[in-house]
Amino acid sequence: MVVLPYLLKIIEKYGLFGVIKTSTSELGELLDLSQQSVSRILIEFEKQNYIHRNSSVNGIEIEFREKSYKLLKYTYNLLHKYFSDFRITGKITQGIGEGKYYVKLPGYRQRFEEILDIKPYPGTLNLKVDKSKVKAMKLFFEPVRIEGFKNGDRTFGSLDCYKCIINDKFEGWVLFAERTTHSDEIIEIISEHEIKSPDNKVNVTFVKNCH
Amino acid sequence: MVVLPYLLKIIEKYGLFGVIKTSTSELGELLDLSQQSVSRILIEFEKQNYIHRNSSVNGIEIEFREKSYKLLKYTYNLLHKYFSDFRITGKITQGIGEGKYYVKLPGYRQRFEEILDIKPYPGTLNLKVDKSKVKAMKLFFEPVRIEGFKNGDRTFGSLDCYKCIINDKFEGWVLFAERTTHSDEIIEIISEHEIKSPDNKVNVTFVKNCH
DNA sequence: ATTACTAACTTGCGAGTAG
DNA sequence: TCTACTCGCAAGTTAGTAA
Repeated sequence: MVVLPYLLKIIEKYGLFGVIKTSTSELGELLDLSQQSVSRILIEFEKQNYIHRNSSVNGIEIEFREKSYKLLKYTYNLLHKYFSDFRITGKITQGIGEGKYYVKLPGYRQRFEEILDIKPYPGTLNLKVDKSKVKAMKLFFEPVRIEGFKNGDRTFGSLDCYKCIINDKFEGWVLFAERTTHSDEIIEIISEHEIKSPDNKVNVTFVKNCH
Repeated sequence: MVVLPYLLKIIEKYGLFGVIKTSTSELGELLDLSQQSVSRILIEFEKQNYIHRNSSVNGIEIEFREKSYKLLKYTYNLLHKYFSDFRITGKITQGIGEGKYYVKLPGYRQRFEEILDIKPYPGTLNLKVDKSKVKAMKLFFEPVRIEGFKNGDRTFGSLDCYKCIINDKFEGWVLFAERTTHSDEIIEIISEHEIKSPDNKVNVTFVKNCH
């Protein structure tokens, strides 16, 4: 029997703690089920010790029990592993050096200092990383956006910047140019420090999960 | 159609990123489904853009897509609200003063200093709180246990200690005696500082989620 | 209003099996 | 071996309705 998706929807609306006073028809709308089905599944949830249940002609009262908490905690821990300390490991690569060029441009430098609060080392760190991890990281974290700008008749593209910790030591930002010539496999990092690694392996941890 | 529980089970075994090479019968064992049903639900998951799927006579390859990441992130954020910054708000109550007595006993004081690394203010803070929240908190956090001891012919019971932050300011520990005379509604807190609050309301935040 | 029963209906499951 | 089809059956869902 399916439990977790129903618990989550109920928690989203009513919270996790204390007694929930509602009705089976109200829950039916929430869970996309008929009044009758809600009645049935709540009886089943009670039988299996997921909830306390108190029904009367005036409505229904439910309260989550230990078994629900455990299921949710288990789920949370499972996801926590992937969603909290998001770490990508990669190998230093030369890239095409385009970042080095950008990071020296006064227009970008100024914005890095103002928006990211960083005086970057004049060069970028290019890492070859797992494509799918980068894709997922972008979904999990909210970038700080540096809008594109004009300088005379040259235009400079926007950058999406993701704050990170490099090798558990230095703060930095992973930059994604709007129009990049990189494949998704290579990420570009700026930091106030020059990053060196004897085996060319570097790990990047994304710290804050903004939703 | 049910998606989340299946995704979670797959992630638990195979991880969240990259291509998963497996077979429908192997997944069947994991998901408690027949080989035929796995084949069916994977086709359905692909139709609904949860996964990429690549099947051949040698087995099946799947990879999670953005829709799966979003569902999981959504679920994580929902749970994160309750499971990370676990906060209980309560009202100061006099209690029966039993904590004040214990905290002055040399045997306990010594253990508080050694095990909890705290020189507690000679008195406890008693808070009347939501019973169900306390119950949930105990499930989510791992206590530091102070084992019971003997002193002459008197025996002193064990304590379960949960580290916390009081009013976003002071570190402290919530203590649960093995044999307490408190109802579950009153929690007992020790701290190096005397906690005062003009309206008698105090919040307690539990910081680390140890699984 | 409610809850929750029974009965009809619909969806989902898996055994058999083809490719 | 493998995937994935068909089809019979089981489980889950809802309409009708009693209390």
